[in-house]
Amino acid sequence: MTRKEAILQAATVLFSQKGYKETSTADISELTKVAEGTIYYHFSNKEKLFLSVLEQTRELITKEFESYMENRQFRNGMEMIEHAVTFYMYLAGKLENQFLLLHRHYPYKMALTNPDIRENLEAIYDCLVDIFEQGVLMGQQDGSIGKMPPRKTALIIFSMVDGVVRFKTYNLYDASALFNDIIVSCRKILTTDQKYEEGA
Amino acid sequence: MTRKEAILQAATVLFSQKGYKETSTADISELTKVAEGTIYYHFSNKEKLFLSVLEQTRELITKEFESYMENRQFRNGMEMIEHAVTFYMYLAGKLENQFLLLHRHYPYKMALTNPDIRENLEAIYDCLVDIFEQGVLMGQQDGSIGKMPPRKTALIIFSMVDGVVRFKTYNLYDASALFNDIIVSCRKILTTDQKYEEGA
DNA sequence: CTAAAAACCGAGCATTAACTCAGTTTTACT
DNA sequence: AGTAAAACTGAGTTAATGCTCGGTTTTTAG
Repeated sequence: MTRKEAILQAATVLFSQKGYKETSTADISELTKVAEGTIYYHFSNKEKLFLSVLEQTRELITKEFESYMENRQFRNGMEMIEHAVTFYMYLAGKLENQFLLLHRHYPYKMALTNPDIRENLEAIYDCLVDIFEQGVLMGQQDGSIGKMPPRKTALIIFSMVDGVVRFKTYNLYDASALFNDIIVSCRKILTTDQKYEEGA
Repeated sequence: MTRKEAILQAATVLFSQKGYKETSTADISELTKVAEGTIYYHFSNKEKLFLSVLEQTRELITKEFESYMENRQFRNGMEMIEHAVTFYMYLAGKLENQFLLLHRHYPYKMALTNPDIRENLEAIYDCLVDIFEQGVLMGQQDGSIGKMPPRKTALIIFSMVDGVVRFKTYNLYDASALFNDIIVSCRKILTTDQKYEEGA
């Protein structure tokens, strides 16, 4: 592993676990055994370093997700969404630091003034919500999912799953204990239900 | 307003909008026109000041919620939860700074080492989830809500609603546009459905 | 009115953090 | 081997921050 990669890796861990402001370049230097000057040789400043971490996070999450969804066949849209939810919770465990980063507030704060950061954050969320939306559209064609607004439904499913993952991030509740209940809830939300089709 | 109250108010705004570490006592001093020494006269240090902000936040949110739920009659559990969801989204708009504070990561980080902070955070979440749980229990007695684990269901409903509120916090999506869809999803999750009762 | 107590002030201290730069080591190429 | 470029180093600079403390003003109570 090159020193540049080591810096990026250490920054990912520290930014996600301690926070951006709370992580000093000295911390990164100590963890990597690389001099502070080297950090600034590879990344012009701390914000650029964070941007690189975020770009790598985007790459990891979107690639992982897209390759999972591409190499699989689903009987219908409902099944696709169930798999997407399952994979989301699996990935949140596997890429714990990356998801922790996205569950912190400072990236969204920085996104207000830094367009590059905003673009990467939006790309990650778009990728995830798009997958759920495609599932809804697919399910509406094959009949496994009822009549409902696809994008909004995707956002709600995403919000539910991500919220539960965050419980774990915040040390409030163990997300995996809710896994079955989330799948059941998803199915209920997506299933055709005459009663609500009329009322909407 | 006393100076102590002014400090507390300014700290709430700054901690929630800028973050804890990013807010200096000089910032608070400037905003309130109160000398830095006065801040330390009323609050022994910055962490104690944050604790006071959190205590006030807990007081505000739990009192608001409890008084809303107490002074109202609901035809059944389902209606109670619908009202709780609606009030949650209303309150998140009214107490924007307080909810923003709870949607940041540092309070939960501090909670790991500071039991007083942990206690207040848990009290807020317990209060909110308890209300949803009570709604589920009530609905299961009056028949408006199906057979399902009350606490877990409450957590999922909470997670869904809070997740959508966070979209707004993070400037990703306007929460209010999803209001109707959330209510519909809630009803679907809570409604008795023979198909899933057996499968669980 | 007076004196003690409470509230308030802000300059100053000690520490820390982002970033620079002049110099050193390593790598790549002929 | 020789040399130029790339990679690396860490002490030093500058600015900011949490907090203290001696002194001043305001409030309170007899």
